[in-house]
Amino acid sequence: MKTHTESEENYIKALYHLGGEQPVSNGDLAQRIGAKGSSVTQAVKRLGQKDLVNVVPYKGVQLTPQGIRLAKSILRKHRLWETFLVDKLGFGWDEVHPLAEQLEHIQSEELVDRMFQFLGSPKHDPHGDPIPERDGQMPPVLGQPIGAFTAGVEIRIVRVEDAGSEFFDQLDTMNINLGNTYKIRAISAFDSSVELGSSTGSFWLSQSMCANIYAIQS
Amino acid sequence: MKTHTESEENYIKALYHLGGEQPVSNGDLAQRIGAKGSSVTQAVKRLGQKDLVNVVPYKGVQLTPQGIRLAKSILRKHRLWETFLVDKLGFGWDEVHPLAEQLEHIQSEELVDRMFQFLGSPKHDPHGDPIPERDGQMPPVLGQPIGAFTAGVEIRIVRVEDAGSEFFDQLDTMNINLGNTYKIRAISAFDSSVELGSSTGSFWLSQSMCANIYAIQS
DNA sequence: AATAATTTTTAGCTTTGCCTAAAATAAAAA
DNA sequence: TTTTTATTTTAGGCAAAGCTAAAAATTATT
Repeated sequence: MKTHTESEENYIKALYHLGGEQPVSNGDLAQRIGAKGSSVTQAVKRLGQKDLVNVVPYKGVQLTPQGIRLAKSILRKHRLWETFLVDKLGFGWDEVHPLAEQLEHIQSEELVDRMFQFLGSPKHDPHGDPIPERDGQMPPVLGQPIGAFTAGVEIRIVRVEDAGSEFFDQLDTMNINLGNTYKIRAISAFDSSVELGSSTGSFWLSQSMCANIYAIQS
Repeated sequence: MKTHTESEENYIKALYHLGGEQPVSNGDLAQRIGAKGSSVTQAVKRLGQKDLVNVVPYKGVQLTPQGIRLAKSILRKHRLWETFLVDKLGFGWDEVHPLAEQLEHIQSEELVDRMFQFLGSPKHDPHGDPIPERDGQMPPVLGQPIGAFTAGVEIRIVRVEDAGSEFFDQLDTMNINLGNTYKIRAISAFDSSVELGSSTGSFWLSQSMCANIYAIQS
């Protein structure tokens, strides 16, 4: 696998995030990258020449199998670094994203492999997102939104969406962490908010909080 | 402290390595960086505009106090990363340099501080080189070349120069590591080679090996 | 001191990656 | 089906960083 510029890798990442294997519009990509449409047009042309994407002018851009492989390898690095930063260095899960965005561009298969071992071959990162395997396989995406359960069920938080720093702050102040278990006490028929109970008491979670918190029955 | 490009940081690093606080010639810098003189002329002009260096055309380039501060902060990161790679991930000390050269450009004070703690506040890296402190202070440069001792003395290896991969290979095959202790058995009057003795036997070290291995009496 | 050799700088060109403004195309509305 | 609106592409610029080749300055040699 050749070596790519940081900018190229960022485009690949954005493409994977927005469309996965599906085509993505110039505009969406521009917004995600934070550049103007004209810059994006050029950039994807370059990526096309390296066979990382297929471009259909005025229609959209789509990752090639090669592009997908690269995207996953970047995602693997990103999530391994996040795991390292949280598990080993004690960063908060809300702080690690920008740092991982720098670290994910470090080029060294060996480093990735050793880091993976060092972290105990993790399957999921600190947000519960699956860490792609060496060969591109994806571990399962865990859980369903809290609102999807029924009252009375015991649940365990296994994943949270990256819904911005205010969301993470709120999790923090409510002391909600991956691995926590609760009982679903009630679900409001009025606004879909949910009452969670634990040994220390119970509290209500708004519908929009619930939509970004994923759990499994347990 | 503003943010700099990788190229800029590489120039600063090279400048510090070649001249420390002293001026450096365009040619030497070009050779170190691996670029043509004309490129260097331009580059240092840019650095001058950022007050990282003072340039006297046709005479030489010299780091400003700001430049020195930056150089040390990069060196700190480089050596901390090397320590991490060797101590935590199990890389060989001969392999870590190129990787640290990528990692040293990661921008985050917080990361550096946490890494420093995580590693147990090390004063020296895996080669025994001093790791600059947060505030720019330098721990002592340890040891003197093995040839500088006299026969009969007990020594401990505390530092090795980065004299290329063949040198490291040789250390490896001779099983010489930082922390090893030996007795100086003899010093050849003919070729300045040195006979070292340990519990497992004794062996001779060429003068050029000795020149790159530093020890303290102990 | 004058010439030769070396080093450094200037001038001009290339690529990446971004920008603005204008032209072209596609999608939506009348 | 035209016309209007929105999206995308082209054209032309700019900065960083590298290059080559030629000019200028410095250093070394006769």
